[in-house]
Amino acid sequence: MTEKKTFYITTPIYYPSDNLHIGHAYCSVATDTMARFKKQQGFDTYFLTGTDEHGQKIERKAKEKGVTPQAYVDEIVKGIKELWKLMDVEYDDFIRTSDDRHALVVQKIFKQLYDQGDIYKGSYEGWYCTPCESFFTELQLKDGKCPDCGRPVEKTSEEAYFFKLSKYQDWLIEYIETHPDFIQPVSRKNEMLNNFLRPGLSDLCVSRTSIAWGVPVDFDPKHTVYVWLDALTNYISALNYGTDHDELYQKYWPADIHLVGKEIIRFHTIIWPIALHALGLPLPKQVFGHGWLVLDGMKMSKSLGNVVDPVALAGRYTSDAIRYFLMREMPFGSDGQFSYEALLTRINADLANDLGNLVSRTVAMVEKYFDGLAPQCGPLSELDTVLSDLALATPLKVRQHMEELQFSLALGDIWQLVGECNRYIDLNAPWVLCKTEEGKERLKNVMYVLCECIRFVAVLIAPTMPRTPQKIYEQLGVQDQALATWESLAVFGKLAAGTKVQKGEALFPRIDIAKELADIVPTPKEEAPKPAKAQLPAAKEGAQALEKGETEAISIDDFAKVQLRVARVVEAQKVEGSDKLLKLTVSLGAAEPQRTVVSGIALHYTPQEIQGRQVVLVSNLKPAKLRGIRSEGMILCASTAADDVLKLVTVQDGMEDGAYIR
RNA sequence: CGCGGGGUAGAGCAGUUUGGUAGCUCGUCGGGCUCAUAACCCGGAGGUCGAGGGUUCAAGUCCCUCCCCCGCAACCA
Repeated sequence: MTEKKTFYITTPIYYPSDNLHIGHAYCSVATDTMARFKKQQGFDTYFLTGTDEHGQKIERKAKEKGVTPQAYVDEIVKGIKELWKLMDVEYDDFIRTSDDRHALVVQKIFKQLYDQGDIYKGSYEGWYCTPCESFFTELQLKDGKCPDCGRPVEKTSEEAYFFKLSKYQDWLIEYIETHPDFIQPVSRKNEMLNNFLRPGLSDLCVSRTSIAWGVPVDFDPKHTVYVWLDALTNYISALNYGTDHDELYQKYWPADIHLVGKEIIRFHTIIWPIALHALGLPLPKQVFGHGWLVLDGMKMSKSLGNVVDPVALAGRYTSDAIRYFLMREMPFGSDGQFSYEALLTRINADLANDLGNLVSRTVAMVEKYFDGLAPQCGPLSELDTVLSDLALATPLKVRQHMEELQFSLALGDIWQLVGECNRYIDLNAPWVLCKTEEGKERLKNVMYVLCECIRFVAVLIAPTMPRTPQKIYEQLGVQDQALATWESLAVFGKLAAGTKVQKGEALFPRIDIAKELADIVPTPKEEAPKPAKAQLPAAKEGAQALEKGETEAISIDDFAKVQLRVARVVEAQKVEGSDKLLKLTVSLGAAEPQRTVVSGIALHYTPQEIQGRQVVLVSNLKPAKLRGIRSEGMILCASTAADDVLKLVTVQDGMEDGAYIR
């Protein structure tokens, strides 16, 4: 007998800075469903999940709570494991980046890349916030200030190791182009190629000296391995890669699928393949980026206070129902709306009305007409054959869709069968058949065909809904586990006649949606934490929402720091490649050199309109580069919150150029 | 001219590759049935397929132009 084919699938390792929300559950449920499906197909599967525990944010959170980072994450991880248990997410291994087994592998890889020259020592330029003891990149800054505390930052540099991504970019482009299945869905492939790879990769900073909570670089211990090289390695460190007991690695690598959220597909399709390639290791066969569950059109996030807690949901509606909803409601790969109404409607319509009621009415009829014993089936009539053929065709359709990770379509296939069963009951009208002897003969087939179809359904839903099939088998009287296998769906009619069928609890009780909604919904938003403001995406309209009253009063000294002067625009032109920017040359009087100021007013003023006018200039603003142009100051404008109207601030009746404004 | 996704019945979506009577789920209205979890089955109403132009015997589907939404990027000094 040949060895079973292997199937290795992973979730991302989640960041345990807080408890997880339904979006994380979505990803894990999808992975679990896929793993269960493959297991059902006879694969030797390995399902890895875990947590990415290092980094500054956790270090700081722990400090706030007065515990060690390890103690802090231990607590969160405990909750995560409970969540997976609750959601019936059955992983084979749970890797934590704080595990020793992980650190060893990271260090080994780091060393190897360093030795072969793919990692080199350089310096990392960034902005340092002393109170927070944190480095930030230019991009992370909020209005040039620390994104966490809002205080000023200083430009500093620290020694750091870099990974030569650039060296491998051409190879990667070629690889991606010749392996169309590598990045899924395909739309993401173009995004990666156009946005990141073709413009050119810059080398990646892979160590920090300012973070202690992480894996130390063993040959240079003041450095800590930074984020991605640490995190991504989990996929092989969990398999004991590079150790003397790497059987799992030998057996399961390369992974068949890395299932990740669309926000991190970039790291999985650029950094990770390059790292593996540099190490001479095979690449994962596929990286699949799923979409997000969005709530009211916004990404679910803790800072927005709109998270949905999966623990509460599963507790209230059962994990099978939640899993079904997650897998059914949105096409995998695109974003989907989450709403309680949609959830409850799905549960009622598909689970209670269609499936639950089908089982209930079928079982009730077998009890009523045949004393609860599954009848013997005679030769199939045309109506019977239509349904049994559909039942036999369904597994094939389901498999096709599952292999494309189209969970929603696969469930649609199964529910088509459910729907046809309900229709079949109506067409045959058992309550009429039962009245005549001839009809009773016919009725045997009808009830048998229904029971067998329900068995098909039970087997097919098992990967998505692990608990429900057993309940169905109990009602159908199916005891033989051989009837619960995928292979048992190859032939219609395996269900034995004469088994004891008995009614049980309703599979999915109907929910009073109106009442339920009134009960549940008006909870959210109570504690949108203050610092959240800093992370609000400053949506266009959001600008208005920025609490007016919250502007802090400043002292006269603060104000005095701002130097305002009258300036004349001597020249203005559009900045190429930007729709908002004008490049202005302004004069502060003949005694001083002219200055260049880049201003975001192009949507409101043409160069002609503004040329020659006097404006108010913040003259002691630290110069900055915009679109590569050095801007030495800022001109003042009045604008509406939405920025749809914008007017220059100017000086009444004119004034000498360069005059100070106080 | 930044990259990408999207705009199809009240809501959520499929259909666009390979042009040929516009489809699914929920909701809604009417009917049927009574085995069942007030469920199930049948039927109806409801769409200028974002706008305009073009190609074609025929366009949701192909071509051109434009508008709007959502991500990412950039940027708002």
